Amino acid sequence: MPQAKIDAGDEIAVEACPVREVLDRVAGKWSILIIVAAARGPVRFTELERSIEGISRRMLTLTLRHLERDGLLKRTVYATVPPRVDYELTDIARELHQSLLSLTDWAERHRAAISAARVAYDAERLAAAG
Amino acid sequence: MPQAKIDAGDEIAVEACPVREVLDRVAGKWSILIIVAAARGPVRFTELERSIEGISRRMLTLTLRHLERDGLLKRTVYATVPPRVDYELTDIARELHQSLLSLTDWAERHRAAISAARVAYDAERLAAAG
DNA sequence: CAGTATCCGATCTGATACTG
DNA sequence: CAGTATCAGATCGGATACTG
Repeated sequence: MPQAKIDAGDEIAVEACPVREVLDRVAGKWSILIIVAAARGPVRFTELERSIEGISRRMLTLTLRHLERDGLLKRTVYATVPPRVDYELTDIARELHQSLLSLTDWAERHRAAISAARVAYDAERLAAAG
Repeated sequence: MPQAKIDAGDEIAVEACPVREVLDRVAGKWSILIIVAAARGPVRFTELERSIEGISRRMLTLTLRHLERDGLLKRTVYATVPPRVDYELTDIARELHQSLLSLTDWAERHRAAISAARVAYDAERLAAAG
């Protein structure tokens, strides 16, 4: 039962709430970006650092560890010199990526509408404020 | 073309990146929770406050404004005493909610696996450190 | 190459008192 | 009822120097 049923008066429990779960997994500025970047196959640390514009080394590391801990990324270390580490999506992350697709699709389809809404909202508030 | 194609060497642009767009819209601790709570029909401020466990008045207000600005919520004020304000999803938010469903579905299906992954990860690190 | 360690400012959140 | 205003604490995130 994917549909989260909410009748009047129901509480959205913080614990065990599937919505919260997704959020916690995917929240943060970079998680989804990394998942998307890793979706086409194993990627190395530096590849990610270069491909995800604006990410710092620190945040890349932290987010990678986080995703690995949740079982979304598989980290493989090759004992070579120089060292090589590959990150690749696990099966459940690959499923997640599929779900994400409908979200990005939504974003693309409504990007203009959302921009317009913002402009309208700001204009209204500006007018109201004098 | 919903599929975000990423060839080796491509950059995930910060601007105009549909992934980023979704994130910015839906990020934050409460946005999605509010969307889910409002999905079944118009809700009042206090209803939301009661149904979303743990949310503070401040964050509810901020998040509502944010969603309203992005054109995801429609705010209706009734000039009654005491005042009454309804929030309801716009059409595009309703679409978003549909997309969210596949995410929550994913969360439910893999909740156990993710928990297990965490435990395993922590145990490993503990063993390595100890 | 693939990180770790440290410092610090920006942002997010919660608690709470007050108001039209 | 439906907020706003203010303050403090927690967390996030970036820059950067250093290392196996």
